[in-house]
Amino acid sequence: MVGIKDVAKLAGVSVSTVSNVLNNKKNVSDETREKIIKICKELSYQPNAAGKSLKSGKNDTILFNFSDFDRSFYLKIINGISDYVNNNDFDLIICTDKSCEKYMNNSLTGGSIILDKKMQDDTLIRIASENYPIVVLDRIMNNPYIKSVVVNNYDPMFEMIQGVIDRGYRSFGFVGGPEETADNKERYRAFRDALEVNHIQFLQKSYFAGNYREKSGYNAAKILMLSRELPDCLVCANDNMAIGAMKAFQENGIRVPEDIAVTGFDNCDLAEAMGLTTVSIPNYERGYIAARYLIENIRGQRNVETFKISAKIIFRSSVGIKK
Amino acid sequence: MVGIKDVAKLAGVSVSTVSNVLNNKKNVSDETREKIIKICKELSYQPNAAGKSLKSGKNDTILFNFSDFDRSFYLKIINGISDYVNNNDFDLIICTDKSCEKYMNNSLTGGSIILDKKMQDDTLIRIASENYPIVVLDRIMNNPYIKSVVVNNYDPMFEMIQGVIDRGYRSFGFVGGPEETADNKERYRAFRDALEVNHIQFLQKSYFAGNYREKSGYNAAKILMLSRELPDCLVCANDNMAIGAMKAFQENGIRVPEDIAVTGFDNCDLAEAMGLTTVSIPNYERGYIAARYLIENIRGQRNVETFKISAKIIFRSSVGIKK
DNA sequence: TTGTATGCGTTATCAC
DNA sequence: GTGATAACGCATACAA
Repeated sequence: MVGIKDVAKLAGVSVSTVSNVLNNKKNVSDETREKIIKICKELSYQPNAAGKSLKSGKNDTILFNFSDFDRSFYLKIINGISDYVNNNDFDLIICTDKSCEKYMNNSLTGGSIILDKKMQDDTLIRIASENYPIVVLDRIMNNPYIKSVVVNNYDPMFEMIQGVIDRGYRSFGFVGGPEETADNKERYRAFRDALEVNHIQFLQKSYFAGNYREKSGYNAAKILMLSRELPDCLVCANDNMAIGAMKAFQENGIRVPEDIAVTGFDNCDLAEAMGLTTVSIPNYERGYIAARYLIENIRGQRNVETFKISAKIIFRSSVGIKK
Repeated sequence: MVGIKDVAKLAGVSVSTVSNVLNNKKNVSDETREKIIKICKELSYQPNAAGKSLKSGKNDTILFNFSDFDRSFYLKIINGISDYVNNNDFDLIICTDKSCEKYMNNSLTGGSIILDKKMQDDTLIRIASENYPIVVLDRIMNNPYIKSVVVNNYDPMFEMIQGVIDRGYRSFGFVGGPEETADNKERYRAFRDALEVNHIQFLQKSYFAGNYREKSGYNAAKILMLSRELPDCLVCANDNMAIGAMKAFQENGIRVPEDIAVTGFDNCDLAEAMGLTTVSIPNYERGYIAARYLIENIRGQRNVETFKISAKIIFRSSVGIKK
C-alpha cells in the first residue's frame, strides 16, 4: 500500500511537506506543490483514512444505520441522504447491523443517522455528544445532541379514514404493526380517533396484530375471512400488510373494493400497481432532510428540535363508493 | 471518548493488559480479566477501530459498493451479504459513492464487493492485492485477486424468447439497457440468437436504446406506438423498462398481451403484481455467495474463478398464446 | 502474570 | 518554505 512516505521519498521532500500540500496549506512553494501533486497521481496515492482520523479527530464521513431489507423505500431514504452528503463534500457509510456502534465515534465518523429500531435509546444517549451529533428517524428523543426527524402519521391517517367514512364505509378492521413502534401507535390512534369522531364503534376482535411484513397482513386477512361477516374496510398500518391482505382476498375470490375496501400506509412501489389507497411518505426528502440537519449540527449549527414531515393521502381503487 | 487508557487507569493495570484481555490472550489472570471486563462494560468502552486497524493491518470488515437507487432488488443483495457477513463474525459497511476508494485498503476494510459500474476496472486492478481481495458483481475480470460473480443472462433469455416464439409470437421489438454493460450485451445477444435459430428477422429500427430506468421503457413504447404496426412482442432488457412500456401501452388503450406481449428481466417486486413475464435472478443468494467468496479469499482460501449464477424464467400474463 | 517500548499513517507544532 | 518530532488509540514483542 502506497503511503505518504512513499510520495515524500519520491519527491525528495519530507512527509510534512506532502501533508501540507494535501491539506492545502499556504506554506509550500508552487513548484514543490505541483511536483507532489503529480507524484500522488502517478502513484494513485490514497490517504489512509484510519491514520488521518486517528490524528485529526475531525471527520467528513457520516454513518447511516438501518436493517430492514423488506422495505424497499429505504433505498429512497439512502438516495436522499447520499445526495445531500455528496453535495456537501461529506462521505457516507452505511451499516446494517448493531456492530455499527464501532463506527459511531468521532475518530471514524462525524455523526449518525439512525433508522434501525434495534439501536436502543440509551445506547444513543450514551454515544451522542457535543462533537458527535445524531439524527434519529421515526422516533422522538429529547437530548441536546439528538435530533428527531419524524413523519406526521396522525393527520394523514385521520384524514384518510375520514375520507373512507365519507365514501360510505361504516365498519372497520385494523391490522397493526409492531406494537412498540411510535409510528404504529400514532397510526392506530388516528384511526380510532377518526372512528370516534364519527360515532363508529370499534371492537377489539377486529384488531389484528402484525409486524409490517406482507405475510402478517396475509395471515390477518385469512383469519378475518373465517368470520361470518367482513367489515366494510380493512385498514392496515402499512402497505406491505395491506398488499398481503389483498393477495389473500384475491386468492379467495373476495373483491376489493366491492366486498371489502383496503387501505395501507407508505405508498411503496407496489401500491400504485395494485391500486392501493394509502399515504405517501416523501422518503427521498426524509433522507435529504435528515442528512442536512446532521451535517448542520456537525458544523456547529446546533438544532435538535423535532422535525415533522408531512405526508400525502392517495385515494386509489382499493377504496370505492359504498352504497 | 473513553479509550483503552481510561479502562487501564480505572483497573489499575497497564494498557497492554487491557489489550490482552480484549484480544483473548491467555497470559492474564482470571481475576484481572474479570475486573477489566467489568470495567469495560461499566464505561461501555468501544475499541477505536481506527487505532486498531492502523496497528494490526488486519481487518474483519468488508465493503460493499453500489449506487443505483432505482433498483430495489439491491436491498436483497445487501440482505444476502449482510447475513453471510454476520454469520461469519465480519462487519459490513456500504458505500454509495466513488469516494469509497478511501476505504478500500486493508487498514480499514479487508476486501470489497463491487457492484457500481462507475468503479472502473483499472482502479480495481490497482487496488486489489494479495491482502486485499475484491469480488465484482455483473462483470467479468481476469485478475489473480479479483473474483467475478455473474448471472448467466444468456441461457434464460434465450429460453424465454424460445418460449415466447413457441407461443406463436413472430415479430419482435427490443428495448436495450446501457450499451456498455456486459449483462445488457449478453441479454441482447441471446435475444438475437433465439430469433436467428427460429429464422425470424430483426430490423434495426425495432431496437430502442434505454438505460434500465422505467422512464426509458416508457419512452421507447411511446415511440413504438407511433409506427404503423406493432410487433407481436416487446422484449425489454430489464423489468423497470418493461414496466414503463406497459404503463405507456395502458395509457394508450393498447392491451397486453392481446395487442402486444411484453417481457422483462430481473423479477423485481412490481413484476409479479403487473403480471410481467420475466427472468428471476436470485438476488439474496447472489449477495450471499459474493460475501462467501470474498471472506474465503480474505482468509487465504484463494479462488478467483468466475462464478456463474443461474436464473429462472417466469411466464406470467404479459405473454399469452398468439393465434 | 504484568508492564514498557515501539510503530502503524497521518497531522500539528515548532524550530530551522 | 521546509523538516524533525510528537501525538492520536491500539497491538505486539520483549523485558521484568
